[in-house]
Amino acid sequence: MAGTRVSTHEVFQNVMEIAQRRGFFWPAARDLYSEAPAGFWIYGPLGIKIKNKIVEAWRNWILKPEGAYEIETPSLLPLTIFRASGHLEHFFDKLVECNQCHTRWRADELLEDKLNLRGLEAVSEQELKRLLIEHEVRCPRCGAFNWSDVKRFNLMFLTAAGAETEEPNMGLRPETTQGSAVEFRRCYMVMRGKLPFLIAQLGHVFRNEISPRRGLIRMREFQQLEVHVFFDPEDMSPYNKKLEPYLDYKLRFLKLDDANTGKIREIPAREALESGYTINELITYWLVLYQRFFNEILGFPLNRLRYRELGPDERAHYASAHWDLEVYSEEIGWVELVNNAYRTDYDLKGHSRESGVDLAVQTDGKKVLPHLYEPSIGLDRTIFFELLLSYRKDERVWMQLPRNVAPFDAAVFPLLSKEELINKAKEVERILSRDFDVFYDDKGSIGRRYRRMDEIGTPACITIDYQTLEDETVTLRDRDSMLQVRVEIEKLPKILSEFLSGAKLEGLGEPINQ
RNA sequence: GCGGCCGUAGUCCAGUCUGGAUAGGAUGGGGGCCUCCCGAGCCCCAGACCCGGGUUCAAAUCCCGGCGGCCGCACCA
Repeated sequence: MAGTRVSTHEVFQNVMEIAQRRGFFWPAARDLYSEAPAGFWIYGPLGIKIKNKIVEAWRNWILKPEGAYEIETPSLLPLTIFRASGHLEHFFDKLVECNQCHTRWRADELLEDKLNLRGLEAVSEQELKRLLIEHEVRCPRCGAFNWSDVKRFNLMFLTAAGAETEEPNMGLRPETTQGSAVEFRRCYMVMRGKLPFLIAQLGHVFRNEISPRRGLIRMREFQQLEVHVFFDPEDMSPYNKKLEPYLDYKLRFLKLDDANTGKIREIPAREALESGYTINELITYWLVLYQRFFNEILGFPLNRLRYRELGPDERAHYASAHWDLEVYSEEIGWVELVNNAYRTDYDLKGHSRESGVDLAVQTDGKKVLPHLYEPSIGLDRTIFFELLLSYRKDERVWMQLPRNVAPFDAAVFPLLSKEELINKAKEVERILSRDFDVFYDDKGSIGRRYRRMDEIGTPACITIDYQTLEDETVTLRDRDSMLQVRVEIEKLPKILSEFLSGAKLEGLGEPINQ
């Protein structure tokens, strides 16, 4: 995504406007029902295409080469699973706010610290408030003794399975991980697995956000591309070899020590590993893999990417080490795209404890409770940033999307809406649509049709003119330069395929003077 | 969730303060004419006052509530 880039505060809004007007995505159900709550979005015809292309890239560049098995688990799971995973404890906070400095605290934790006891999760809100006052607990930050009422925050969606069930017994998953953890044992068995063993999931997840905002950045239902790497922490041998070619590859880190300055350090994988910062070969390898995937395959510029190290306070309850792969835009700053968490044996241990089933597996003649490393891509944010970073505005409005993720590969136009040109154009469209996503249009002027394709990032436009009828050649137009070459229809599928793989237009045919 | 500002065709905007007759424009959309390569021109058509309640002879306009949007704070596993 090199090239000129407009950088104004309007870009975010313009992209949202194009997304809704042209059919990438828009707020779900709002057209008919204005009361539809925020945080739910629908992907339209163009949005689905770009989404599917990103997912395909993930399958082709991550899952297949790494040998990950993709599975699909339910969105709705019994609450016991979330007791084992720690989500019940962490998603139902009872918060109290200091009326003086407006800092919020978990009421049960304040009391547990003060009174040095445990197990206050089940105590009612009113009782917690009463205890705070009775024991004169003060605000740890400002020392004030002026509390708001204790409020309960439910960050998980609950429901009751069973027609006559009244108490919630199921919850919508806030991550796909628990499905993989719960099904790990059988997957391992049916695939005759060895460690490391990789499971992948593409799935919807649900979080009852307090304040969903900024389009696809904060949603209540969203989609994750998760890889769950189960491994033996004692045995890094498979990853020694895999990492070797990338030992000099520079990872971009914002370390905890640099949080205040924002200084990004480019650290070769070798150094990150040997200093102990990235813990082991496996994690180091995956950090390299995902930085390369976002840069080289999805087209995010390196200088807009960084791994931000999360401190102990920020980390999820299950993680012992945690980097967010973040992307930068002038409009909204750094935003997390991929959550890279080293979950240790936290999840399998939790499920072993809760279910009573031993989840340790045999590998190389010994019994191991595997550790879990999990890179989890926020798919919706990734789609949104593809558009945001591709947006260009000069004499035209256009999207410099990577050619491999644009919704349409090519458009086919008759130069004029004359029957003989239309017939020929439809013939070319038929030929190409076997292998490509093709858009056909014959309405309005040719210039207007080019501009419409520019706006949704279609990399190539193919035009049938009167010369086509004489010599079976068409013009091929490059979205980025607006230059054209003339190519034979017979060779078009091959040439278009090369073009979409990144070939320069100039080498593909006879240039046209303009 | 709190505070400030805001909500009119698909999109952008006028009208709201100061209530009044058929809610106006641009752009976009559909159809047609014209046109040999970059949002050209002409004709025709469709399309809106966020939802609910109140005040009033009369509400897009004033009041209340809800929902949503932007900004800030908080939250963000």
